[in-house]
Amino acid sequence: MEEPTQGETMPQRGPQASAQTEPLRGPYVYEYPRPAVTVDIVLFAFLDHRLQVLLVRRRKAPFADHWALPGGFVGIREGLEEAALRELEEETGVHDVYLEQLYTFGDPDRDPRGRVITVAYFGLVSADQVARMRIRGGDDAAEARWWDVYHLPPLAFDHDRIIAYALRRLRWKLEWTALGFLLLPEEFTLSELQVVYETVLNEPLDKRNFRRKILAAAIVEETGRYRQGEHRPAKLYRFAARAVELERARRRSP
Amino acid sequence: MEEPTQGETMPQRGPQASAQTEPLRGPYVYEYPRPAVTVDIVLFAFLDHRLQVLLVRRRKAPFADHWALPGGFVGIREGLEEAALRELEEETGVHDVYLEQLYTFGDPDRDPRGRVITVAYFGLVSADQVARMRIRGGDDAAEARWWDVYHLPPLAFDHDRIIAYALRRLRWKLEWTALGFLLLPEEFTLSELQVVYETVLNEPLDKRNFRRKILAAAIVEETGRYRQGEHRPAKLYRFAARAVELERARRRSP
DNA sequence: CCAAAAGTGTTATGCTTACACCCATGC
DNA sequence: GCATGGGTGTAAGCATAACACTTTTGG
Repeated sequence: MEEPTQGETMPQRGPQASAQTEPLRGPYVYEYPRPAVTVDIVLFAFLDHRLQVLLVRRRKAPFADHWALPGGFVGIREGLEEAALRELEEETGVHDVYLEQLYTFGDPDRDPRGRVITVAYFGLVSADQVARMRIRGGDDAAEARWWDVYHLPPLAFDHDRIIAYALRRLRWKLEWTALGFLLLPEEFTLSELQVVYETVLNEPLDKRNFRRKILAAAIVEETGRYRQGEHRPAKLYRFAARAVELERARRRSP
Repeated sequence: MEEPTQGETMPQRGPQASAQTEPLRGPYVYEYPRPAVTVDIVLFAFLDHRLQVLLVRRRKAPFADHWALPGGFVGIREGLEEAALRELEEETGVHDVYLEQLYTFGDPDRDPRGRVITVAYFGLVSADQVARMRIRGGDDAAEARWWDVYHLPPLAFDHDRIIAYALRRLRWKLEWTALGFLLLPEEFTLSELQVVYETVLNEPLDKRNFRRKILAAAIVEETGRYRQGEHRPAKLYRFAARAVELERARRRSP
């Protein structure tokens, strides 16, 4: 239970926080010190046959020129997921992203500037969505790009830990739910889907068993179209609309 | 990534925060408003043949006289789990509690006093540990007691949601890991263990299959002692020390 | 000797795994 | 016609689920 002894929750002086995203400048005064709260987003995509993560390059200290997760401060009147979606929208222009709260990292020393608690989210975007992205560097982000999750550059803060944790969660998701399709374009072949699974799980899968399992789960349906390639054309599938609903129902996940 | 535009992370004025748990009084001044951050703990125990949750009665508004989860503010130099363990220790005297981060609840309207983000933990204690507890009401807690999780009183804030979520997690844990033993005293019979599972999962289990499953998993071992009752004595078991290790290894959980 | 909980095996079923060859196309 | 990836079935082993009776003790 929250202890009233920690003092007033609302600022005692300073302008009223407005409903707008960027509140007026302070000063905001509290009786006890407060941590800053941020959100960071581990956004995965499957691009160029590799599992990739979106990172931004920091412009300023600490960790200037290091790569970091996209994210930012939580607005004083803004929900956590809302903040994560806003940050993503601001930095990449994507919306309708599948996001899920990952974990909250609050080690007192994780940010050298002082106490910053970050609520990490993990998200999945399809190649289609990535193609539509208009990635903008923000005030503090010199640059943004996708990185192979198995070959990351040195990262700012504890973002390596956060990504490692997100990857664990993603693997678990793929093994136990049907969310893998969120990483693929609208139409895909079963071989493409298998490559996604193999890349994420980092292990080879038996083709026949994989196809049986996916088809048995009835999470995909044929589109009737074929992908023309250099060899025998492959049936194209899309994820059945009901698969998403099924997932939500079947969610036994913690 | 954290935006420097949100201003300094450390207080610009006010006393230096000390390393001690209770920092000096402010004022602490920030350029932008900051949420308060708390931890709340959903502590489960299996007592009196029922699954119970520890609640404290609030002394002050808002929700005066309502029941709420134990918890409190996160110290400015204190880790999140550290804060949760401290709050538990302060309010109940227990330590060595199994704690796990549950979820972070940050709806802007969840606390009528203003913006409070809470990192929820869930924990398990054995009947042994409960017996050794010395529950103290804190400054703001008039009283603390255990409540049957299926018959809770009206709760403060969004604590009903938090408990519902913790119960889902606990069920999942029992189905997929061997952590159920944390709810039992050091020695227990297989029937007692089965009752725990049935109570938490809220469904009857087949006695023979249950016993086979538990024994096959090799997570328990006979103590050689027997529980004398009104009927045929039952073998007493304890959890094999290695079971805990196995659990940590086997953790495929997200 | 009776009530009550402890304890114990077998069978059927479904799921997972391992495994090898033919098919359709582009060049 | 050949190289390449697309596509298919079956059998064995393993885990799960259903099911009923005997044993041991206290009163």
